[in-house]
Amino acid sequence: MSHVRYRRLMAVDRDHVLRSAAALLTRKSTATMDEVARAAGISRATLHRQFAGRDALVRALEALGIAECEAALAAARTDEGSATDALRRLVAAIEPHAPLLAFLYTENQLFEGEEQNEGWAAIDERIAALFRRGQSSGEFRIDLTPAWLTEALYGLLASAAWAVAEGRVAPKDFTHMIVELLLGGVRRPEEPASRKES
Amino acid sequence: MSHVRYRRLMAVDRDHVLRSAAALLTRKSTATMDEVARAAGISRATLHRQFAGRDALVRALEALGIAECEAALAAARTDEGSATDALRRLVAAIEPHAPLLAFLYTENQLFEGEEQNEGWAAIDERIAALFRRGQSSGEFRIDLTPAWLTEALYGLLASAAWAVAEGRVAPKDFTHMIVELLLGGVRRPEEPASRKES
DNA sequence: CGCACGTGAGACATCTTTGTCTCATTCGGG
DNA sequence: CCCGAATGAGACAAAGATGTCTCACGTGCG
Repeated sequence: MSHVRYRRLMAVDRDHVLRSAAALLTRKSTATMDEVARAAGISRATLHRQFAGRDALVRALEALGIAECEAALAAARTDEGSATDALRRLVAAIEPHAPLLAFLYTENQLFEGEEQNEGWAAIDERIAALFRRGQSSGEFRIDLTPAWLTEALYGLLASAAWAVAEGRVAPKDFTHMIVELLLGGVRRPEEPASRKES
Repeated sequence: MSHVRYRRLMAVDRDHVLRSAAALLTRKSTATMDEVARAAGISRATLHRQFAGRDALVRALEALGIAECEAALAAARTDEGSATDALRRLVAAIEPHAPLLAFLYTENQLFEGEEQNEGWAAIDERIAALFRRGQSSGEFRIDLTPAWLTEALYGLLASAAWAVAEGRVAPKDFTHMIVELLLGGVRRPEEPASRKES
């Protein structure tokens, strides 16, 4: 029943621990509970008091990632304006959370049989809906399925996050790189005035 | 059963073990040595006799992946013809090895500090050179760096491999999905005859 | 002041995986 | 027919991670 009042020493606020864990696990996905605890500046015992085990921690991180994705989707207002602009807004909104997303994306790959959090299904659907909307409006090509485009967006986000983390590309180009590649591809657009050859 | 004549019982040919391990680890990257051995149809003892440890196994898989990438690069003749066609050939040549590549790609992310096999650097360079060539020839846009395009190609290959493995997209669309997205992006090309609006 | 609560430190047993070893078996070849 | 080589089965210890527990400390609050 306790909420906020006597909140002075119970500290170690869960949110700070989660974000520290996200930052660490993003870089080293095999970090131990002890490393996670040290990264958050708390003891392993305290970490265990907040998250029953490693599974609980990962599931909490998953919930955090889902919440941040949903917040990004809401902030980007993906059903307003052109699908192109909506996609730009979406990537820009997700950018700060890309490292965590990259961690969760690969983490999900090794769950093999187990069903994944249903929260992802809802997010997948909202992103796929954005691509579908773009296809319906004629902005997007229709020979690539929304499911694949959604998957590709995740893949590009993860790739970009890693490339930035390892210094292979500049952080400031993050959104531009993803959005431009996803929207226009690598092929150079033919200039309307002077066209070269088909 | 042995294609080699000078040693009939040395069997358990290393290649079969490697490919079994690749197939298993692609689906479950945390599989134990015992699971890998069973998947290859041999005992853990024999597996250990061929690969000193898990590290040695992963390094052997890395070498296999590198060899297959180099073979794909050679088969695609990436320095002949248009960069666009070369990219199509390259993706088509890599397609069969995409699951292994996806495994190695994520495996490399958690090496944190340790230097990665220098073989990858050579492959990265050859792929980046293809993108550079396309930029020089005017086929590709120049506002996306070859380093990012190379990274994006890896990401799309991995995403597609997973999406196919989990049944989210059709296997037969593999090459088309990747090449088309990478080359043209999702934006619908404007028709030369009737243009809508910019 | 003294109590209560959350924390850090660390001991501890358990579990999993790994790496090494031994031994019996099988199979082909001399 | 017998020998050598490779394998499978399994025991074994070591290492690492996890989960649980106890205890002492310090700080806020009554």
